Parts: sequence; C-alpha cells; structure tokens
Amino acid sequence: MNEQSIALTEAEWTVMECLWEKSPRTGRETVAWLDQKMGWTRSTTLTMLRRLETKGAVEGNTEGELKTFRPLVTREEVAVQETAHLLDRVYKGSLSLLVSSLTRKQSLPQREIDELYAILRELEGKNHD
Amino acid sequence: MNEQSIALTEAEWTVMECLWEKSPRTGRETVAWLDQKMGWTRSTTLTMLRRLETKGAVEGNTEGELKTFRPLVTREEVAVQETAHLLDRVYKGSLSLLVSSLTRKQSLPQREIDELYAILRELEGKNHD
DNA sequence: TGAAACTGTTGACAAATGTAAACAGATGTG
DNA sequence: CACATCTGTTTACATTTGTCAACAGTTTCA
Repeated sequence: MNEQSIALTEAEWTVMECLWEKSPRTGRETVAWLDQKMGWTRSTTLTMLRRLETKGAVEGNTEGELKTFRPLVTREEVAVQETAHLLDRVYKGSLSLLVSSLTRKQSLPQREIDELYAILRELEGKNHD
Repeated sequence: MNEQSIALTEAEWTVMECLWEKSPRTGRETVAWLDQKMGWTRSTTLTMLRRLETKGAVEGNTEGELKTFRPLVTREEVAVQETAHLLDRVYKGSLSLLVSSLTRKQSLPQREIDELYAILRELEGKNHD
C-alpha cells in the first residue's frame, strides 16, 4: 500500500462518485453523467478528471480508441480517511463524542439504533478474539 | 435562532478553538496563543479574526481600550453542522454506516463501546417518550 | 472530399484560502 | 520632547478550487 493522503475537494468527490458507481468510463460517459447530475460543461468535467489524474486518485487509460478513467482509490478508503480526520479535529478522536453530539439535537430512527447495537456486539466479539 | 451555515476553514477552526477555550480575548492574547500553537505571525492571526468577524462567527468589541473578540457560534453548533454535512455527503445520512465504516479497519477501545451503549440506551428512552 | 462533430490538451480567470508586510494613529518612556 | 512600541486597518500575493473557452488533431458523413 502506498497512497498517503488523497484529500478530495467537494467537486472532486462528485466526479469520483461517478467513477465509483461504474468504471472504467469514457470521458464522454463521465461528461454526460456530470452534466446530468450537476450541469457541468464538458470542460469542467475534463478538467476535474485531469486534476484527479494528477493527484493520483484516478487513472486514465489511453490504450483504446477512447481514453477511459478508473478510480485508483476506493470510496471506502477516502471516506474513512476523511471521517477520521474530522473525528480527530473535532472530537479528539472519540467516536462516542461524535455520536452523542450528533444525536443531542435530533433523534435517531429505531432502525439506526438497532443497527448500531449490532455493530457494537460485533465489535465486542472481535475484541476478545 | 438565526445563523444559517457558518462553514469554517481549517485555519479558521484553529482561531475559533482559541476563542472557545476562553473568551473574550484581546487581539494580543489571541495572537500570542496562535503564535504559540501554530507559529502564526500577528498579521495572520489578525487577518483571520477580521475574516471571522466578517462572516459573523466572531464579534469584535471596541468599547474598551483594547478590542476584544468573542465567538458568536458555539463549538457544538459548528461541530454538529460539519459532521452532519459529512454524514450526508459520504454516508447518505446514516450514522450506523459511518460507524461501521470507521470500525471496519480499526477496533474501538472498550471504553468507547460502553459509552456508545449508554448513548443508545439513552436514545431509546427518549424514543418512547 | 470538405465541412461538421468529436476527443484530448492547454490556457484562463475569478473567488476562496493561507500567510504576511505596510502603514497610521495612540501610548509609553528615557 | 522624540523615539520606540502597540494596536488596529489596508493591501498584497501565492495556491487552491470551481468553471470554462480555445485550440489542435481525428473521425465521420453528406
């Protein structure tokens, strides 16, 4: 493993969402998707792809007729990284602090509560391996 | 209540941390704190304070001899807002998704698990008010 | 075959962000 | 008093980010 920190801007996230949904994609496909979803022009989308390529988040392949793009990082990786960053910066790394802060104002649907219980039980299982 | 979205940049967060820790503070105090913590020059800190004032996150008071600054938003407010933003953007608003994603790779200390259980029980209590 | 449509690459530009110097008025002090 | 020191305000400048237009080489179809 090698990628240090692949921080994405919001606009870049949007492009990645497109490639995470399906890949590889041709430039045209990507352009269409982002025009649809965001109203971006061809230029904008291609610029984003270029920048993502430069920062190593996307790989462009020029073998075939049309250049295609695929993500080099998984959504999970980026998501975890970004979440961990927020967690550290805002909640001193404490997940429970995050959860309590979030739920102090608005309540959680029971479904989510059940889901969380399940996760905790799972974690405890793992804890005494 | 009135503040719409007070999005802070990382540098701005740092300044707010200073004022959240104690306030009001004079410019000098703030400058000293941020020089200490971040190695910022006086100029940098004062610029940040000005921008925060402009965006309504900080209030400067010019009554006394020295101008003093105090936060107009609580840490909690900003924290929740930013967290909710990430939650929506990355986890479709699902807290359990966030938690499972975060814990998939690294485990939680038992203390955190206990804490989370407590929060959940608390929430359930509230749920059937 | 020649214009129209595409594809990929470069250059551009305004706004936001991080960082700081310059300046001007008030204050303190040898 | 004259100069050094502080405080607050303006201006500046390089990067990053969001958005595109322009251009150059290919393909296509009337």
